[in-house]
Amino acid sequence: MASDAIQITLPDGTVLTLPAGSTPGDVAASIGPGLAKAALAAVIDGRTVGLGEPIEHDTAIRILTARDPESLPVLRHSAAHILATAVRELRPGAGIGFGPAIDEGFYYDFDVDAPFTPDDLAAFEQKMTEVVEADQPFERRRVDKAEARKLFADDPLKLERLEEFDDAEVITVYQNGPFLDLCRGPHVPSTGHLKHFKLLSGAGAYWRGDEKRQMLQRIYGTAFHRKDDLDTHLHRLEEARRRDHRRLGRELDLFQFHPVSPGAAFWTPRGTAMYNTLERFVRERQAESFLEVKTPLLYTKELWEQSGHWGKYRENMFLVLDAESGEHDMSLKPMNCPSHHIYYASQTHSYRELPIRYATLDVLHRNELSGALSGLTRVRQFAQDDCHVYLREDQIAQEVRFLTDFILGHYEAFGLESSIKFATRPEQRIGSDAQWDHAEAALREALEATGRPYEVEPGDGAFYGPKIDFHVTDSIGRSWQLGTIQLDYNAPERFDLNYVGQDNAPHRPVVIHRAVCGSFERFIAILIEHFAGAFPTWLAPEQVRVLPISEQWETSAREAAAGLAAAGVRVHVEERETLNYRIREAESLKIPYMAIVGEREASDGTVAVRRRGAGRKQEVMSRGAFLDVLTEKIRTRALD
RNA sequence: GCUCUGAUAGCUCAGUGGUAGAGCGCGUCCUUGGUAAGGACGAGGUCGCGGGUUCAAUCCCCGCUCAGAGCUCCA
Repeated sequence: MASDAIQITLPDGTVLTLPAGSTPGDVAASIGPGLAKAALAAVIDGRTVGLGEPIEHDTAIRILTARDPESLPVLRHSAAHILATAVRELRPGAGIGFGPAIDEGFYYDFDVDAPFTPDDLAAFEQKMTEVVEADQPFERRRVDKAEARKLFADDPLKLERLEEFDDAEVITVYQNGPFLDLCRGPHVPSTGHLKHFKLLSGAGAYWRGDEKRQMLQRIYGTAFHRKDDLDTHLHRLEEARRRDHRRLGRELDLFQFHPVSPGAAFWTPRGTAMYNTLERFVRERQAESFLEVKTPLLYTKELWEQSGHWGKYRENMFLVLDAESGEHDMSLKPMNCPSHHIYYASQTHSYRELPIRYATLDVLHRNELSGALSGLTRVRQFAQDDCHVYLREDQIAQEVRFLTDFILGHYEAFGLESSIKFATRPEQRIGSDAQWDHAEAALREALEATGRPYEVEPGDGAFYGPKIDFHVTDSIGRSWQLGTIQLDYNAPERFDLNYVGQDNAPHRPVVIHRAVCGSFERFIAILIEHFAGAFPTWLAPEQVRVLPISEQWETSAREAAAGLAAAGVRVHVEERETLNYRIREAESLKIPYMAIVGEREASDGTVAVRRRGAGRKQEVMSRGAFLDVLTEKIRTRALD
């Protein structure tokens, strides 16, 4: 039992003495009426708590107001309850699932007979406004399991969750107005605190995230303390739509899809030019330390049985009917690993050769679920910048450092910001626990040695080993997984890989799987969105568009273009329509440079250079000087 | 794969139980332009595919395919 008085330490070091069982609300009130009014929640022992939760022991406390970022999830969680309150008013039979705060807002899952329509969402939003105006207090109560069972007798989803609690565990419920929810909290003091919110979309979602369970109807929304923040967020969503690579891919004529091959891109001439440029860049960076090889696309099932994919991964593989056997006993490769292992094993390797790095840019096929496909970021046919490193145990740390620098250097070349995640053993895996212990420890140690910050993602590893994933953030803050470094002790066993050691005896190498772009398809999608289609000159599908002012100057314009093309510049002369029309078109296609040729330029061998987005500002320069500018930009891969 | 929504001209979209329309793009002609749409005329569509209801279906119903928002999965 706590003593009668407790000592509360404030962030500035002040110590308050209050009766045991006082709440953070009491603390705020004793500091001042202004804070009491502004307080939304508090942090005690590193945990966010509601203002009404009693404090039983001496502790440090920090009161949260709208200024503290930790209060935003509290507001959003309350917004989810307010949403549920509104839904229950309008659809009384709705079962309630979970309704948490998420990074961008909140959602709530409902079990209803008929899915929600956009009109329903508008009605819920209106009803939420009424709940907010009613300013219902959020009341927290502790109940025992038996009482909770009674309270949620009509809510089977809540009852299921309830049964997962230990009998002795503290169960809390929150009530606002008529709405009662099984909930750990915390919440803002009352519904009136929710001022700026919006419901965004409805969608199906499996109960407990399990595809074997029933599908609930999820409503997504977002909420902020300040109107400006909400507006900024909504504007950012609009910006994301504007930059969507699927939209820009069509507008800039880079790639397209056709129902005859779902999940596989048709690259247009412009898109192909960019794809090839990226490929050249990758090859150039790999030239020094990697050995590029090409391996078959089609393999017998024996290979996949040996690799373990036949058992764990077959539903994702495109099986091919073998005409002689009449069986589907061949498959297009979904990854390059086994073929690299086969090649490695075909020769005898000395410890002196290691590490050996085989790199392959071949096309891969994975039969993804139809619903998973999305633009270029999730496709069935793609090319990885794949590599497998064969190395000695004692080389792991050095190799991880090398690969990490190599990967991050690639992202930096495009001005992409990245973050690192360490992913550990998943539930579905091959290999013994001892192997996994060893692999995780080795990889983590190597990652630590790089000195770079990282997050841990438990259970997110590959089925054969732990991995380091590299995520990049695009210019509007979304994160995508691209690169990876995966440590594999399993494949060397399965493929009986060896090297001859200093002792003239065979030893097992370790395998590291590495990708940088992830896939060319996904990487290009990110580049499109990152640059909003305005690619740096070296990468742009068309680098210069030459515009003669009238037919008279076409010959001169073509000469100027030929000079650039001879130096490897991607250039096109556009002769149709009016000058204004062609300038508008070139700007729409986000071509980095326009070179305009009229009487003045034709007579003195110059071009009038107009930069993308620069409006009427232009610079007249000699053809040679313009070529120098371009070649320098392209050579240095300037980000413009 | 699951839930919901959609599919009409090359693109973006409107529209109707009696076999369709706009803007852009495309073609031809006129215009020969100095920095973000010059003008006129014209050609394009079994209204995603297959069934059903109906005198009649692009429209209503069912199935399928593809796409979008999510879920699950993932480079």
